[in-house]
Amino acid sequence: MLSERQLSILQIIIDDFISTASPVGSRSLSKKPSIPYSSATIRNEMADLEELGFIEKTHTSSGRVPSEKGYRYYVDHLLAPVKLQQEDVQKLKSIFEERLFELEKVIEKSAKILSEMTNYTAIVLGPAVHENQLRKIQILPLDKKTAVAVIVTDTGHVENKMIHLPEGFDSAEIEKVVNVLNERLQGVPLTEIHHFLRREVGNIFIEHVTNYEQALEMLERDLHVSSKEKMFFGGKTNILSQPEFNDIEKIKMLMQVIEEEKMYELLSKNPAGINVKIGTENANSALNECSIISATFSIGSHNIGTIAILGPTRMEYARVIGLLSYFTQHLTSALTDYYLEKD
Amino acid sequence: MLSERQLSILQIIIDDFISTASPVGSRSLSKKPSIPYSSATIRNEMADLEELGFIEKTHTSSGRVPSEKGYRYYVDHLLAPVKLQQEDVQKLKSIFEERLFELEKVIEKSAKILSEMTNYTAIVLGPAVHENQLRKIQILPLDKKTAVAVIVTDTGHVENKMIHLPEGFDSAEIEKVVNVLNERLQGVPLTEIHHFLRREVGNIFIEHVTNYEQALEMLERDLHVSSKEKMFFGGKTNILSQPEFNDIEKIKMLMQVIEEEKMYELLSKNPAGINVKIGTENANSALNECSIISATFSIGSHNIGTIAILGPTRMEYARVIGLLSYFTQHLTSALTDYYLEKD
DNA sequence: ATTAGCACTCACCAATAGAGAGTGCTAACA
DNA sequence: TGTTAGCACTCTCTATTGGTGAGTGCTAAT
Repeated sequence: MLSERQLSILQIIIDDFISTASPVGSRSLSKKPSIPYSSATIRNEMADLEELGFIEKTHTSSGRVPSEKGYRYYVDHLLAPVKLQQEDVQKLKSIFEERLFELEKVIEKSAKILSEMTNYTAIVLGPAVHENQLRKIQILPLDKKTAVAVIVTDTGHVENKMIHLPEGFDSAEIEKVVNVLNERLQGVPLTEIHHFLRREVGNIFIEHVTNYEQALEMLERDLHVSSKEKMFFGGKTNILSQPEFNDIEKIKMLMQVIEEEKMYELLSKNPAGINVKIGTENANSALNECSIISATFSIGSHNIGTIAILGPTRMEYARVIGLLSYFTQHLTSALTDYYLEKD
Repeated sequence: MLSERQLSILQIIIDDFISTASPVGSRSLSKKPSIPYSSATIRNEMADLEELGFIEKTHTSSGRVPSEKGYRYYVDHLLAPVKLQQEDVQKLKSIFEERLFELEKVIEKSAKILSEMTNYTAIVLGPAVHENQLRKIQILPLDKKTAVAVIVTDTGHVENKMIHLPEGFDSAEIEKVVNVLNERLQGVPLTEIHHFLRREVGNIFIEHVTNYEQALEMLERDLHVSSKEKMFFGGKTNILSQPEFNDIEKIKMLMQVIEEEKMYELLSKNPAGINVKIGTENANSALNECSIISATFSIGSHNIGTIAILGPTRMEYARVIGLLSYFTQHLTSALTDYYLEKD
């Protein structure tokens, strides 16, 4: 429904605004070599584009600024896939120098590097612990009353839980319990352990463990694994350098959203693949002038994490999407090779 | 060298400025019931105090503002010990409801609560892992090539290390190694483990472990414990609400200092007890308009952590010092009871 | 030693004016 | 019919100005 000329004008307005952050006027557009029309003609086209809702004025006689709808259209239809710079590829590859079996290190480093490359804020939702499966459990007695339970998941995440031992629970008992747990619970998702405890493990305990009721209670009480993925941030303050955040109130709200783990809810329910949320699409009023581009990564066909870049709505969509998709593709294939080759 | 009258004027100026954040004039001082002098007299005294460097003007005809020297004098000589409010005591006590053997939880909660109580930013340097002593070590094999080493310290901190196993290192070997390590390294500070490995453990390995050289290498390579304490923050954005931080540049610098772990260096070398660093005493230009009040806590006579409050130089010194000293005293005695009773 | 009085200074605020960038509309043009 | 030149108009931005109020330093009187 938009003419060729309107499309190219829209594109140039958005590209221009993304790089300069100031409203784009008809005169500056008419000077571009790709636009061989006078400023008056462009004014007419711009009036139409405004009526259609793709661009806006900041005041009656200002240049035009992309609207949210404009950005949306730009992202959906005008975005030419960008070829990554050699330099960028190098930096992304350096992330994989970390040893893959320490997944959290890789993730932390990726947040840092991506934030440096983009000058926006990077957020990574790490391996979703609660979806992971139990690979191995061990209980180390420390003294008569306490012990540490060590839980290792299939993605190599290690979790520690302090536990209170029931009265007179000696290391022989512990060994029996651990053996049963390892035998019966291997491969069970961590969130399901609760259900499996009574159902699968209970009656075996009755036979082998003296005070099985207390042992079960202890495990149910202390073995609870928090269901939150770990979050890693890179460049938390980067977004403060953007000219649109020149207002203390805005900054405060924004930093609060970033600090107080509210990002978790925004990111955790994203579907697989690349997602772009623009301005008010983010459902948090502090992010009304921000966009979030997120991408998921997986082991095999199983999504295990999300990496997101938070910037102003006036964000370099093409470049960021290019970086994220390159990175998550390579991360996914590296992780898949590493973790699935063994089984 | 200061007269009684000068002292009380200085005190009132600082108290006033701390609560209002605006320069204090001679007229408003002369109205205070504790100052039975006219504004002209006070002006004379203020001129003297200014000459001595305790107070300053923001411009030629403004009221007075405390200088850094003024704050320093105030903290050192004028601070009356404040009795804590019943309400405050309640809140502080609620921190101890956490189970003491999960020290990190206690610490995290204390950061949060202290920041809420003061409206400043709270920073806690957690148990100094590297000074802690080894209490127990265990190695869990995951597959032929990898294992997890679990290290438990005397303060209940648990650390995981992924390790790469040498070729053909089976669980019998691992058990031998673990036994030797537990026997020989218990009570050794984590930082010293490196030295002890060759000296104490090496020749025992020669007797019992087949490929002892590789085993030693593995341990030396992978058992390295990071020497940094964990840091916990509370109310990172609180300080942004202070009226003195109305400048984007200042805010950016400040948030960067807070984010990028630079606080670690500032806090880690504080001596035991309560410390007050005012403005430029902090040796980081982003903190020139901030003060940091820090207090250490211990187990027995052994310092294990620091808790600090970061606010503007115009900070409620008396109250914060009261809160911190109450809190660290109680924390120290609770921890000492808990951890030393057992031995 | 203290204070009343006064001239003076400076931040803050509101009002004003001019410049610059950009728009919408109209009329002329190819 | 699409394009363009021209023009009046609008709005932001940046001084500039003048008035007000809070506060100071100094001097002379108490």
